[in-house]
Amino acid sequence: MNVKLKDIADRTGFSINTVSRALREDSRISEATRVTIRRIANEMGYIPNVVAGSMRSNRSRTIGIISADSANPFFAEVIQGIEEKARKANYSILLINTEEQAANERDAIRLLLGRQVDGLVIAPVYNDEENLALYRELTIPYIFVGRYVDGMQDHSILHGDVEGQALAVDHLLRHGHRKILYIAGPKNISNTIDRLQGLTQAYHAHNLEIDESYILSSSGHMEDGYARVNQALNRGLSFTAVVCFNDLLAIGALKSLHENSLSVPDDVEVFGFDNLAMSQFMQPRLTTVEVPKNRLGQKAVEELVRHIEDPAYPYTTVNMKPRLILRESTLANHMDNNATH
Amino acid sequence: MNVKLKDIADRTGFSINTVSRALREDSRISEATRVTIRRIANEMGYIPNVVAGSMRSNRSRTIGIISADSANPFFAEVIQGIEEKARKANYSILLINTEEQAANERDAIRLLLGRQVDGLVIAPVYNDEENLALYRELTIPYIFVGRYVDGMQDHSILHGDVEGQALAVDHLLRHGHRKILYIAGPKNISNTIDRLQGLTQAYHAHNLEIDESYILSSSGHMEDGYARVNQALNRGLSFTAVVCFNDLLAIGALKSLHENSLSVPDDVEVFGFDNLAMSQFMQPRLTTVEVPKNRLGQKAVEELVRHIEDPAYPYTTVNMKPRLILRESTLANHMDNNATH
DNA sequence: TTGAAAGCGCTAACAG
DNA sequence: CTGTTAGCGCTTTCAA
Repeated sequence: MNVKLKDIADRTGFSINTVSRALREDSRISEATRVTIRRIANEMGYIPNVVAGSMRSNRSRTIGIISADSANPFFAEVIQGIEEKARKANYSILLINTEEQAANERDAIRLLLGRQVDGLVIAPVYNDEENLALYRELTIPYIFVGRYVDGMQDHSILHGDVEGQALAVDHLLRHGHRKILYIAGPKNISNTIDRLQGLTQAYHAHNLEIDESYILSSSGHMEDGYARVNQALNRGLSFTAVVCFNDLLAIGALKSLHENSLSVPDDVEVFGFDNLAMSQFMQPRLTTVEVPKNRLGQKAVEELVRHIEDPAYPYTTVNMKPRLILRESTLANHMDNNATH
Repeated sequence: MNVKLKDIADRTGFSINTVSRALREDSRISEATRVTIRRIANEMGYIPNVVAGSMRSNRSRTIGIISADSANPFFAEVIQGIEEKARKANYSILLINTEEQAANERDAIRLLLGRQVDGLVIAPVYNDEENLALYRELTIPYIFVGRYVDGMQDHSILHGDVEGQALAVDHLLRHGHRKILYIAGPKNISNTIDRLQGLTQAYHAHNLEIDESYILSSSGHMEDGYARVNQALNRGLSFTAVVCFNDLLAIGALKSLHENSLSVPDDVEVFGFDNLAMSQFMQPRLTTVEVPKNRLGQKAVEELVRHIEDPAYPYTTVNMKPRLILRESTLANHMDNNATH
């Protein structure tokens, strides 16, 4: 068996209690005692049983992370930020993927509650009634990261989906594009809804109506981007630009365009969203909208920890600013000058 | 406060113990009792306190995952497999990144031990003396995933690094290449060592000696692949193929070659390793060595759980078979016929 | 500054 | 089939 407080107590002659306090840097323990106890504990290779401690103290120093798909490069980077920040704040993270299924999200929440997490960071589905009810009843803090749930925006860390998508589309409209193919994201997530709204907003700002046949749905993976563009071309749809819900789709789109001998950006311009690490290594380098993924994760933990430590701390929507990253998949001969690599 | 066994006991009139057993599907509880108790528990929204339970039973049903970098697409896929399998086996996972630092690995192990994990899945550094000692003293099961630690190969799930790299290099040597640039991976991980050995093995099989100036070191990221190839070209090194430790490097290499107006595969052939999801979307599609990343993670959990459930279950090295995935970044005009998309 | 006692919520061991 | 008692390892409360 592992070393316990009792073993150290026996060895040093102090009570279990004193040992516990000395090891926790509790005040009102003499310097000498503290030093002895710590030395002996070290010698004996003591590793505190966090589980036992948290049982008594009612704080597990554990955060539950409910992600849609941790292998998706977007979430992978968000989770990296979460892990890093949590580790530094002395929290551990329990990770669960939901594959965007509302039912899995519920299961995950219950599982994590059973494991006594101190708080939750969640990439939620948008509008599931049952989940909404579950959230409202939650007695521990929770933060939605990069998304929101209809009716509880104030629990979210967001990055300007509407504005970001509007900026991108506006950019293309200003450069004369009128046949823009838009590949949307998965249903039930706020990002898809908001980015579609950004699209609409940009069109309206130019007094243009959207042709619905230019809006395609997808589940947001590379394969979809590839397939949707192929299908559009096969259908004989003519377009001069493809705007994608995310970079993964855009990468698939690039592939399809290349295979169909369409040159990017000369024949067709391509816009992504998210600015994944791989995007600037595409051929051509992908123009996109920056989303501070790692920072998003860090911020989520930061906020969550504040709520954990101060239950009175009020919830507010945290908004981050989107920013265009103009690269080679769009044309550069224009007035804009926020080009970046 | 949340609903506890006691609350259900009070409400149903049974003892806490009976409630506990009914809820755990323990035999020797009458069907009627079980049904009543479950119904009431449900009604009351009972969520078992797993922490309290594991404290008593000495099993936390938690697995610690020590990864180098969960945002790296390779690990992201491995972790996905781990998470999926663990969830299905009724285990939760605690995730920690080490950034390939031996000291962080130690900290992670101790942290997870303190959290009473039932076992560990680790992507370890290769040969740190202190860590090796720590592993030897571990009293819980542990599995190294995709790597091994010098002296304890039998704890590993591997995927044939030596053979895989030998296959790749052999493929090129057989097609007449004699000036092959090799971009190696990070030091201290078994994969780098093994793949270098595979390289050597292939050369020797062809009675050729390796020119050390054609072997470059790197930390295995896209940026390195890009930079190393740039540097090689600037140094005036002449080569007809680039073999990379992994796909990320190869993706960076492709970028550099393109920018230097070298055509792939006509001027230079490029070989990756890992077969990341994104690799087949590269321009040109990347030839690589298949590594079953998700499966690797699943298998690691499978093995670990067997060890947890049966401490006598012996450790053996699990080997998976590597396989070439020939795509467009290498030439196809040859006798091989295991081409795949 | 230290110690003794109680108890977190659950499961195990023993009893009936 | 069900109940009683003890105790997991720690922190908290109360007392000295």
